[in-house]
Amino acid sequence: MNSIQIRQAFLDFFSSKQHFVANSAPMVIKNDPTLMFTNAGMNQFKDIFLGNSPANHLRIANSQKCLRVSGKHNDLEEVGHDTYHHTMFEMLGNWSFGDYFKKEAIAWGWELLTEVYGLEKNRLYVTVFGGDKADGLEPDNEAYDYWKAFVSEDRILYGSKKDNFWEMGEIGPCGPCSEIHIDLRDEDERQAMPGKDLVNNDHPQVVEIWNLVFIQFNRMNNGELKSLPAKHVDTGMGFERLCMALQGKKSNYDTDVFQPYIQKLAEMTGISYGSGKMTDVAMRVVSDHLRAVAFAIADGELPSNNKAGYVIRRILRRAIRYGYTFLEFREPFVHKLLPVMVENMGKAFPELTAQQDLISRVIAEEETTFLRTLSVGIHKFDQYLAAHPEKKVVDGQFAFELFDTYGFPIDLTRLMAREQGWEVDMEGFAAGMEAQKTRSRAAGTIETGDWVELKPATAETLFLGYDQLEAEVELIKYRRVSSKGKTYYQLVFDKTPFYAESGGQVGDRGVLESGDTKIHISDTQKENNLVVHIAEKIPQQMPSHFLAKVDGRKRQLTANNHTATHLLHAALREVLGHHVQQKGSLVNEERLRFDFSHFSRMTQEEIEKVEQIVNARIRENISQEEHREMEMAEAQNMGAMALFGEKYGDKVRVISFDKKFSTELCGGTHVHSTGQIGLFRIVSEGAIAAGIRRVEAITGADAERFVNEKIKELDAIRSLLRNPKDTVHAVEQLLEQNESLRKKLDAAQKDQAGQLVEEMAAKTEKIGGVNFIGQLVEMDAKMAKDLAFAIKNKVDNLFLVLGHAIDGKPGIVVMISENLVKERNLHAGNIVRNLAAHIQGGGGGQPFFATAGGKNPAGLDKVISEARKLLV
RNA sequence: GGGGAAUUAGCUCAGUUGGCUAGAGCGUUUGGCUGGCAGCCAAGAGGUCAUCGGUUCGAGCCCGAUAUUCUCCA
Repeated sequence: MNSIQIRQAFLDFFSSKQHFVANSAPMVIKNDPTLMFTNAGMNQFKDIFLGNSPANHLRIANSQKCLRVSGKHNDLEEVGHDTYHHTMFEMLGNWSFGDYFKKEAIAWGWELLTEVYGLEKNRLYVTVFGGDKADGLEPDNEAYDYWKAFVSEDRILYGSKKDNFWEMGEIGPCGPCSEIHIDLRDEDERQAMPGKDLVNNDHPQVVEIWNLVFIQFNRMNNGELKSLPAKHVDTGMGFERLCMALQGKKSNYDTDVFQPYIQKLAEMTGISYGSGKMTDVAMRVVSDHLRAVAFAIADGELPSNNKAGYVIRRILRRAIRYGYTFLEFREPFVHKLLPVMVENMGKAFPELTAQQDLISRVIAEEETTFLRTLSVGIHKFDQYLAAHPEKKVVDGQFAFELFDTYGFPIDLTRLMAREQGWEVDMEGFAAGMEAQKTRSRAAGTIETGDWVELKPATAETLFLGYDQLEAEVELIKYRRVSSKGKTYYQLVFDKTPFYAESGGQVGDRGVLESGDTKIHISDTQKENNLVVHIAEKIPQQMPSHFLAKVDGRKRQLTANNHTATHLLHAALREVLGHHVQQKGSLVNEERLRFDFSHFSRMTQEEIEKVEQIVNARIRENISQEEHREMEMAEAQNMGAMALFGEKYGDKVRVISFDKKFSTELCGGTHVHSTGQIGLFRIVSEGAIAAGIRRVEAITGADAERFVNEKIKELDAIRSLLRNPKDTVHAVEQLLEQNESLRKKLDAAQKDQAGQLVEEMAAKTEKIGGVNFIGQLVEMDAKMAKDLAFAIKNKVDNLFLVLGHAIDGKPGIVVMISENLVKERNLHAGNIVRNLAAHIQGGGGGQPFFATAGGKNPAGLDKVISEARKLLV
């Protein structure tokens, strides 16, 4: 079976057991401060396990794309060095939410592996939870007994709490798990040592392929375990490992999941896989990382310099680094593997196919910039070597600077050093790294207080803000949060008219009133599905009931901009084409920002066209059409476009302004009819990444002000030009005139300067065989300097002292011909310093030319006379 | 969120304890030479050294703020 068939067989199998086949959730997570990426199949069902949301299907099966770059068993720096670690991987899972339990999960698991996939039974082992005294838990004999029906008892092993008891976190749902392991070793090895001794022993060919978790407890705050009324099944099977097992390979990278990339790399480099240790590692690294990065970009996460975007950048750069060092790539190459990936996975993951062009460009762009970073680093490194030729050891601090400031990888520094017979002081490097980490940690500490719970939460906070801006609300819980000396409070209510920041729209501001008590809410945010109201100050005695009032003006202005964003989106697609897709959006009370996929600069005509369309739609005063709870399928039939990387429930909210023009899935707040927006103006257009452009625009009174200011400005110019018929032409003429006058003036000044030089030259005195000129002139330092150089070209054997003053600021210029400098060992710098004493100043310069400035113009005469004396 | 850096000609970059009339290569313009393969020679244009403020007699260089970009850590 190839990998595509293997994935399909899994989904088909569980579909035949009445499972709903769900799509993979986005790999990049939004609205969860604790998690940046999906790292397990269960992430998208977290709210169901926590009891925050009900399950829409009791049985679900899916393949979930996951990403892990750090954690207990995952270190990015190790991926590629062995045969089984990955950053991005697929997790096949089947789920029961309060429906079937251990019996079916075990029976179906066995059936799928042995009958559908046809794995040899004598290679399989299963583990069950062996009990734990501290938690007062018995061994999971229930699971043991179910397994007994299929597996001989010498293949059922008891496992420890570490291996066979699964917990989501410190507290929350948890339970025993049962794992299926497979022994993939050759016959003779299996004879030599039984596989059961290698289970859970980090043997690369005796591996866990499937973990069945039976969630039956809830871990309470005090550590106690409480039995759950609804028991769940959560299973996860590593897709890449399964492929290895089914295809009879010894390494995940030998399966058709990875080989296409590896073969392509071999073709590109002329190096065959298997021919060298480090070239093999590099090929594995590149093929693994390509998948991770491509999926992340497809989900809307671009390489950048912080948070999730930074993780993506690091992964991609690691791939480039290995390609650069071991495969000798000097030009962007990773993006050239993308077509192979789309061919392999495009069917199962349509987001790849749809955005292939964009992903390719983003990767290529990042490759180019990183190769540039590398060349800057190499340059710095060479300079360092040249500056310390005898050292033979690269300073740790410098190596760290290269890494920290210029992004130059430490292993490359070491490699280059070794090539020159140098060492790198790794201790110094580590010290710099440690200091950096300490600094960051100290700055990033957030102190979160315990929730003060007034009332048990029964459901998610109900949002009332679509219909009303004021409401009676009840406080559920609140807590204090401090970071870096700033303290604020988070408040959660049973219901609220406040809109929490999401979908690009900023959170609401407003006030809570209870009797005489007023609490100002400065922002409203979402943590997963929790709506959190932010207050800087709260009273000592917290009331439980409030009248919550949203700042209506801010809300209205924000709604103007949000609706305008929808109109803009539709207009862009009309003008530029259907490849335009939203890639990011910010909507607040001042302006809107819209990022979208498009590959070239918008022309002035295109921008105007878009503005015209949007403004026409505003004048049509189209009424908002809202569907608050629509089936996803129905919404898509209406033409509403789902965004890649966005997570949607089964029921979605659909907002249309003229169904044929703009229909979007959106949770934001909008105007009732477009006329309220008044006016729409684009104020900027530019690129933010390869293939992604950003438009910023304003609406309403802000747009009006913007236009008025432009008109005022033009009026002012026109009136300065005495209201010409053609303003542009008038300005052009003015500029031309100005240019020609400037040239004339230049010529005249040159002429004058020439005369001045002549005059000065005529005042040459022969003193001691030297052409001495000592004069006072009325000009500034710059002019005096120019004059001095001009005279120098005219008079040889020159000793020139100019005393200049303008606006009461005196200065001195000393110029001495080079021959005199040499013959008489003169130094203009020293001379000018001495002379400057007479004008209460200081100065300096080179041997042949020096300047000084001072405070006392009256001393200038003395300067000249003293200068003359120097030659006598 | 915190740290480090960069910003000089159209492009790529030099510019060494503040003394600079700010340079190089490539590109560009003009002229001359040359029988071609990115030909050679000469001359020229092109810079408010990111912006604003400060220190200083004097700032591309030192200090502070801002903007933009790069980079590392969380």
